Amino acid sequence: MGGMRIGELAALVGVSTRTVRHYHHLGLLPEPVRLANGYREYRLRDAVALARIRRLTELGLSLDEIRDILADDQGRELREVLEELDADLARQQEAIAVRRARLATLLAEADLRPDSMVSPDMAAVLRDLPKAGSRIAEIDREMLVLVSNLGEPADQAQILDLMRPLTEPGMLAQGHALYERLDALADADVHDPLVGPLAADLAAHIPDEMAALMIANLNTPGAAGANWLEMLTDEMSPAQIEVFRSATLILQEQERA
Amino acid sequence: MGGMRIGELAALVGVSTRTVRHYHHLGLLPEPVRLANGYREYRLRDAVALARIRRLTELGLSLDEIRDILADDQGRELREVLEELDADLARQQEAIAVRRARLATLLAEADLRPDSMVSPDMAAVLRDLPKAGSRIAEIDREMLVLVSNLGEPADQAQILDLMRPLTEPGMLAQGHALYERLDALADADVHDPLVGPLAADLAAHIPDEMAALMIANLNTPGAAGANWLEMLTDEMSPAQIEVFRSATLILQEQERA
DNA sequence: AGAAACGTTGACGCTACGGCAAGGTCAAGC
DNA sequence: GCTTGACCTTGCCGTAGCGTCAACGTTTCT
Repeated sequence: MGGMRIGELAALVGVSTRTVRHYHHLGLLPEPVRLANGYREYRLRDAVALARIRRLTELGLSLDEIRDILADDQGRELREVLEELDADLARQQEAIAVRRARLATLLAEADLRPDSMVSPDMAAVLRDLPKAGSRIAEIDREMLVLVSNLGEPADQAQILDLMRPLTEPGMLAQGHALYERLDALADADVHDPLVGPLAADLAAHIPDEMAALMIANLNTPGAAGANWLEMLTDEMSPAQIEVFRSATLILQEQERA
Repeated sequence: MGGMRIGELAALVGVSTRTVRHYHHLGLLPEPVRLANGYREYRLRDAVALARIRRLTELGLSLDEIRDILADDQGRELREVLEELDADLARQQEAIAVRRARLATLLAEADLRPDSMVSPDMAAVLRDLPKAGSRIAEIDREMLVLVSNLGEPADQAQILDLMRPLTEPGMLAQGHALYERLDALADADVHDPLVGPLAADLAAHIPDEMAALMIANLNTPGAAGANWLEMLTDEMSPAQIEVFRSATLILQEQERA
């Protein structure tokens, strides 16, 4: 004679009572008649309706979409929504595949250093920078990591090309010495006597392509790539900035000759 | 000299300012120093940290997981989490593939009737039931749809086997006649004189396997499959229930003979 | 009769922010 | 000097689909 109560219905269809009430609240499932004590009394048709909703949710439809389908109540709408859903699922598959591919390359390189995840080439460059103690080297490191995380692959390749001459065996020791001399100017005055010689020595070690970039930026500030150079100078002391400005002028003279 | 403000940082890394503040709120990104006017002032290292967070989120890590990684700050934790993440993504791929497969079959059968999505076999059975006007047929229809939506494939196959004899060409007309006679008992008394003959005629049309199931349920109520039969009787009038009970007794007698 | 297992409504929690409100600050143009 | 517009600040509400109390009434079992 009587029907089911909410717990039986939920168990039958395999959902929680909370879910059933939620569907009532959203208007997906009509509220059944109430018994004298206020309990909801469900019939077979309610189980059918609930099971239908369940199947649609399991396909990945949102409850709003399901309500539209139920309201519209024609196969036409359903087919539209399902086709759109399939396209959406295809996109999701693609996105997941991409992420898994990136994960796979990350996991393949066992080079999971805590501070960053970078390409092998970039990792090699980073290895050649002074490990600690040099503030300027640290800035360079941060810059490189940032570019490798943000820049397009083309940008990264370009930066790597710019850096590569500096990582040749003969350069390394001299590079470290330059870093030390730059660090020594952290609190120095702009007119410190060490600035001039350091600028000259620095100019002698800058690769040609990088020199061109620095000169271009000196003459037309705000051009492409200016942000990055600006951010570098933001981190340096006035004396250190002066070293680079002076070195750039030297490079410009050399180029004219 | 100075660093960036929040808008520059956000634009540099490619997120919204809201996102940056959100990360501050969650403790993912340390709050930088404030200028005299209250503005946050960011340095290069903040951009590096933010970019790192971004990369991890794009891989699919939750912000909580990222905070754990940043706190623990060792490649070990990172590797663990990434491997777990990969496994999770694999599961998601599998789930999506399953859903797309089901969608494909649904879309392939152009049989998207508004009231349900069932297997072709089940659709054939449903087609043979009286379309409208018969309450009992409607109950049967609901029952079948429910089973096809909820039951395991094995259950569905069994139900289909039970129903198949009833859908043979010769049976259809008689079945419809039986439905009509059952419907006529909707408001009848249990002792209505039509009950006896209808029970006899009904018994003559029940397939053997279904008869066995009905008999078993009569003798040991609450056994497997009892829910479904109980739900059927829930929807019927006392006289209709009596017809089935009586028919089951007749079948039991026949079996003993 | 008391406890366990149901039922009722209502409200907060979760993710990763988006959007809006209601203001304060700053550079540029009139 | 004043307006305009583009920034910045904090804070709160909304999202999807329920899970999980809370606080309380009902039924059922022992």
